[in-house]
Amino acid sequence: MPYRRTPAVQARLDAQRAGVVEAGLGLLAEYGYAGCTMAAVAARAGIATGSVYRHFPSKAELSVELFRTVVGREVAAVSEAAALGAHRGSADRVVAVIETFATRALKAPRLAYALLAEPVDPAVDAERLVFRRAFRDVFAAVITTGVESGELPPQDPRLTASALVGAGAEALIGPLTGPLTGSSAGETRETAGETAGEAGGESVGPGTVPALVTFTLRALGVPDAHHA
Amino acid sequence: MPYRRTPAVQARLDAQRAGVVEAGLGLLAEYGYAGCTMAAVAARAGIATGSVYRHFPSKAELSVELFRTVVGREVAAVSEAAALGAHRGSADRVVAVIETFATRALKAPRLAYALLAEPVDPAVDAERLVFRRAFRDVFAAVITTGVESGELPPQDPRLTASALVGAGAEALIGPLTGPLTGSSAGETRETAGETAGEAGGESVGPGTVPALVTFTLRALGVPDAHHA
DNA sequence: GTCTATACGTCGATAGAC
DNA sequence: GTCTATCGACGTATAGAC
Repeated sequence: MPYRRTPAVQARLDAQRAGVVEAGLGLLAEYGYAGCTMAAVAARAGIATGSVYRHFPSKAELSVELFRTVVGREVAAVSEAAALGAHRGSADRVVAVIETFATRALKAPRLAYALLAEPVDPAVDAERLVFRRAFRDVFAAVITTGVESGELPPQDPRLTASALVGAGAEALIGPLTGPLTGSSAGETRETAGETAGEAGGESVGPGTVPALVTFTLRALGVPDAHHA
Repeated sequence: MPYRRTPAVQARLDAQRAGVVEAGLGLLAEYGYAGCTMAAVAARAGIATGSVYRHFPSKAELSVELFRTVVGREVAAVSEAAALGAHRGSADRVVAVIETFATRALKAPRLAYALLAEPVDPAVDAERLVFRRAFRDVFAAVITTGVESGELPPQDPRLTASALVGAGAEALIGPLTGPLTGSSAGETRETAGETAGEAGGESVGPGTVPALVTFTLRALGVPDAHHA
């Protein structure tokens, strides 16, 4: 019997892995992928640099895991927003999705930029494509019902959905790139502290969300009179 | 005086560099960035692999150069489309831009996918951000005049422009990812030959362009009656 | 062009679990 | 006693400063 991993050890390992992910998520939210160095993640998790590689074979894999974790939440939030307004009209539900997406992004600008546009490893790029399809499907489902019910004018729901995903993402990148909380170049990570909490999230990009909603409604083919 | 590069040598070097770029562009159009290995580029250019590094310090730099070259042409084409219809309405000019962009992309699907979405080096990602701003500015200029003249309803031209860039790009990725001419995994580059020329470009994504135009017009706030 | 700084990934050694 | 998890420094590559 060469060796058996005892449950206690396994639990400790799982906890350590969770700690690594947690540390990575924190750094990602504050400094983006630029701040997610293996050394920094390890330090924040309270372990040695080399120990991170016990859980992730490369930085790219860790980056992808962080991406999936956060964006998975966003897809869930957006799906929920689409489902909540099921009794309302399709246009309202699409608006709810866009508003949810944009509001959450603007509330955590550095994180949103990291997920949407920050230049990173190609592996993360590939994951972006996957999750954009997920967002598209959420839109497409709502738009399809809207077209079938006659509330929305005839259109290809998949194409409109794709276009709205791209529109929302691209429209946000502008406002997001302005006030990046952390990083972008060498940043004093020590002195930065935790001052950039969840405080004034409303100050970023004022008017962006309403403008995006107007764009969305028009793109769907809802007459301007219906939304004032 | 250790060494002086004679004009003849310089000319030969310039030609060789141009040959490298030309080879890279060809591979990019046929197999995307996946096919743009340094070895393949060198082989097509008729030089040794190591000689490529005489002109480009890294694969990333070569990738960026190729990107700038091709997308620069696209920006020019789109700008020209925007300028040509100066006597017409702003909506028509925006449509001309979108049609130009989409038609050209669908005519060279593998190339367009490589430029728009293929996971590549972060340096190319950074360049994508730069050029998306360029496309945005083309849209924004036309939209601004349309809003000022009253042809288009009130809106933030920059935001609408960004959204249209994202919408166009994302809407094309779907149709583009279907019929990828080359690569995606190991591809027989030798036997492929030059069969994938400029032949039947119309077969890809039928109906995509009109649908995108409709989306664009609606998003701009042009009533459906005006475009039938 | 050189030189410094930073960051990824690895390795031998140590400590501890089985 | 054997095997494994952890540490932290090192090798190497690269980017930026001067």
